[in-house]
Amino acid sequence: MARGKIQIKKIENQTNRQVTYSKRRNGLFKKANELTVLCDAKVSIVMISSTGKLHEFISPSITTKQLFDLYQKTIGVDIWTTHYEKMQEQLRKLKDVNRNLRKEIRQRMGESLNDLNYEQLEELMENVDNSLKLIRERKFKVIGNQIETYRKKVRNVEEINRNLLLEFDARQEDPYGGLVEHDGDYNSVLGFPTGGPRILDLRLQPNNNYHNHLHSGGGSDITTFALG
Amino acid sequence: MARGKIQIKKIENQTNRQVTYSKRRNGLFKKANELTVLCDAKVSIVMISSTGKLHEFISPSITTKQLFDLYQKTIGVDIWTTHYEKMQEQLRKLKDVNRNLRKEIRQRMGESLNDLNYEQLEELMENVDNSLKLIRERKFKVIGNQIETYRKKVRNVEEINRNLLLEFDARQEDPYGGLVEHDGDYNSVLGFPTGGPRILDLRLQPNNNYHNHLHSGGGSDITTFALG
DNA sequence: AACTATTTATAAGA
DNA sequence: TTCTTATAAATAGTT
Repeated sequence: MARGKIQIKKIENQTNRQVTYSKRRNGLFKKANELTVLCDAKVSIVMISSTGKLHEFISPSITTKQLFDLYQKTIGVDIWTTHYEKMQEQLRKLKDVNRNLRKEIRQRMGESLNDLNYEQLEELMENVDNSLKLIRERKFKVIGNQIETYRKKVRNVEEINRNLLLEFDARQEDPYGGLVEHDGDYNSVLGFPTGGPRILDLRLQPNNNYHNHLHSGGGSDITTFALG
Repeated sequence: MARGKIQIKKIENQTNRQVTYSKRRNGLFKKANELTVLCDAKVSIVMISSTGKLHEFISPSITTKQLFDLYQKTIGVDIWTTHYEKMQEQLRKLKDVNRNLRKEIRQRMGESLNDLNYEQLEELMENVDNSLKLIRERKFKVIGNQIETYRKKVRNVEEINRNLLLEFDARQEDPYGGLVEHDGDYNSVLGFPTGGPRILDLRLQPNNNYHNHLHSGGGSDITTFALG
């Protein structure tokens, strides 16, 4: 600002920079002091030079800590106020949205149609009609899925029966098998031998997995029932 | 600083004050920003106007909180360092004083006299001689006090005896008195009647107070013994 | 640290 | 608040 204008950008020469820092720091503090006196204000300046040195100015009527506490409190209050106002705004918007949604539902139920003109009613009707069609389609699809599911269940049960029969056949041929006292008719699917459950568990394991696959990957929403 | 010089003292006109505050605040912040850029420094300015409004400047490379944390840490460390150094200094001084005191005691005991010249020895001798005189005086005074104390104790005991005699005389004349069975010799100071202690307590009360007075107000340091 | 030519800040007025 | 401008103050470069 004297003997030539300077660009406001970092002074690369370290010595010059430190000299300027010192001069301008004094200037700043002087101005701060004048402001304090002239305007009855409270000013705190804390600064750290590029070499890491700390300097401060503080108006005589206060301490840096006091002023900073005040600052924290004020900013804190400000933050809280802002936050509070944002929350209120959000709440208001949500309530609006909510009201509109309820209105739409009522209109789709054929209520609160008084403030709709002909075009709007036409549009609503078309809209609801489309919805009806979609629902109907969906219903058919679900029925189809249900049928398919029952078909698979039946196949599954048949598979289990087949496996059980094979198992029993194998046991009858094994001379060291546990159940040697009875030679009666074990072909019945309804009667299970005493030692059965362990085997049955093993056979049912893959079956459950099959059901899980249907749930995660498939498009069927219908409830399926595990056999175990 | 323009259109006329001003005195740096509070601007009494409220409007002028606020205008100046606003202008100079801008000036200060501008300077602070230039300092930040030119000298690669970090500057925080927090100010409160006379109307209680808060304004702040902070260098872009930092937050007010960060800078203040740094400030606190630096000042805190500084305070601790100062405190620590003060404690060390105090400790050093106390040790010095301690050494000197020990030396003086040794010299007054007639030891460590090697590094004293004639004048110092003369002074020490005179000093110790004076001390001796004072001690002797004190001794006489204490002896005197002790004699006086014993004299008072004797008087006190005599008083108690007299009172006891009066008490017994009174009881002998009282037809409703408790101790009517014995008409023997109760004049002995050494023998106390069974019902005595209560009365004795009452009589001794003023006596203790007397001793207390001696302790708090008087000049005697000798130990006195309560009679009870 | 002092000097000084210049730039910058700003007091008062509009 | 903002603009203007005469003037005070700050300061960049130099010694």
